[in-house]
Amino acid sequence: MTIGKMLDTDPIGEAHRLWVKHGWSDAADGMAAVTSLVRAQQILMQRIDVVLRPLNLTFARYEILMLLGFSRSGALPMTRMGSLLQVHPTSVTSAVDRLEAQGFVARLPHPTDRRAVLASITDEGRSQSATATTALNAQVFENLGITDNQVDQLRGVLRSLRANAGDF
Amino acid sequence: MTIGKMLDTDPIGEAHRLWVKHGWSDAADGMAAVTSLVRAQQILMQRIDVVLRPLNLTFARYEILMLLGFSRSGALPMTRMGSLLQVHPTSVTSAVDRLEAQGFVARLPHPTDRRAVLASITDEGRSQSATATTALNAQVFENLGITDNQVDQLRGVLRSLRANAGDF
DNA sequence: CCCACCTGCTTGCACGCCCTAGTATCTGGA
DNA sequence: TCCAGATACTAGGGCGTGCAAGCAGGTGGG
Repeated sequence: MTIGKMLDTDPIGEAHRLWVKHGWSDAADGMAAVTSLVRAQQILMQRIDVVLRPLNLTFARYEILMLLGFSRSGALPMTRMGSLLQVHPTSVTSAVDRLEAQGFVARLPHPTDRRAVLASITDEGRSQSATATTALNAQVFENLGITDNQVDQLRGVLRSLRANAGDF
Repeated sequence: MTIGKMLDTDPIGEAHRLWVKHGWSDAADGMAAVTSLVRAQQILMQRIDVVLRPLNLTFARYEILMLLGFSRSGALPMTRMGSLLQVHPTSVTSAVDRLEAQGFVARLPHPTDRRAVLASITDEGRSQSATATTALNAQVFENLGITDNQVDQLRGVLRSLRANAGDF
């Protein structure tokens, strides 16, 4: 970080100031919170991508591998993964397409429902996701750049937000 | 929210439990915080998209219109917008392409640097962004589904995170 | 003056997300 | 039994993001 950058004002603080100036005081705090959240997500996702890129994974595909790895049989119906990960069914299809092409996942027919498809993690998939987890834990999750206390605050607030949005 | 959903356990809490169980306790809190943040961003962005879709805008394009509207002359070089909004130059190009096609923005030659291009907001762009702001303030920013105190906590924590990431 | 280098922007490609169909399959009530 | 409606997945397209490459235009040291 350069000295110039250090002295720069926070762009989000600036936006907040403009919101108040235009008479939108009731919305200014919320606007700043949302904008901060969007930006923080970008920053963290960028860090995650840097770690995962050498492993030929994205966060979406990593999540799928972990979900399958944690499941009892190592296989789940596509729809079930979509609802657990809160992503659109078509996103699951495309992610599994790529994971399958990489050899990390295999598509299996559902034993009783011929409409359904099971995604099943392969040994290579397990190995790759283990490597990814070790790297992510060490390089991202163990140090987010805020204090432990702040991490707890963040989790608490976001848990409320998710709960009030009907997420669980 | 259904009763069934209310009784469901938090998937992120479940992931946290699994992280600890696998001996990754040092990373569990950070993992939960990051995952919560990603999910919260999805929820809020979804709300924003619902408001902006009838106006034929996305959040990225809305941000550009607001930035231009707040600037003195209503026009800024593409590169400057990219650095202010923290997005890739390519993203600015494609967003401005669409805004131009919609008539909300016009491309003008830079007065002194023939390499540079100015994006300039049109009257229609100003009108549309004003409508969008009113709607977003009322339907999203004024009530995020958490307490005012929690909004403040969120802003504070994320400000630290951004600052420590060298964002400003 | 000139040429190597830097900048500003655009294009092509890959990937992710979501939406809208469309197909195949299951299920429950008449 | 049979069919209307629900469900599972896939195909195609729009939009956003980022990387790499290319082109036009500025800029500074020799």
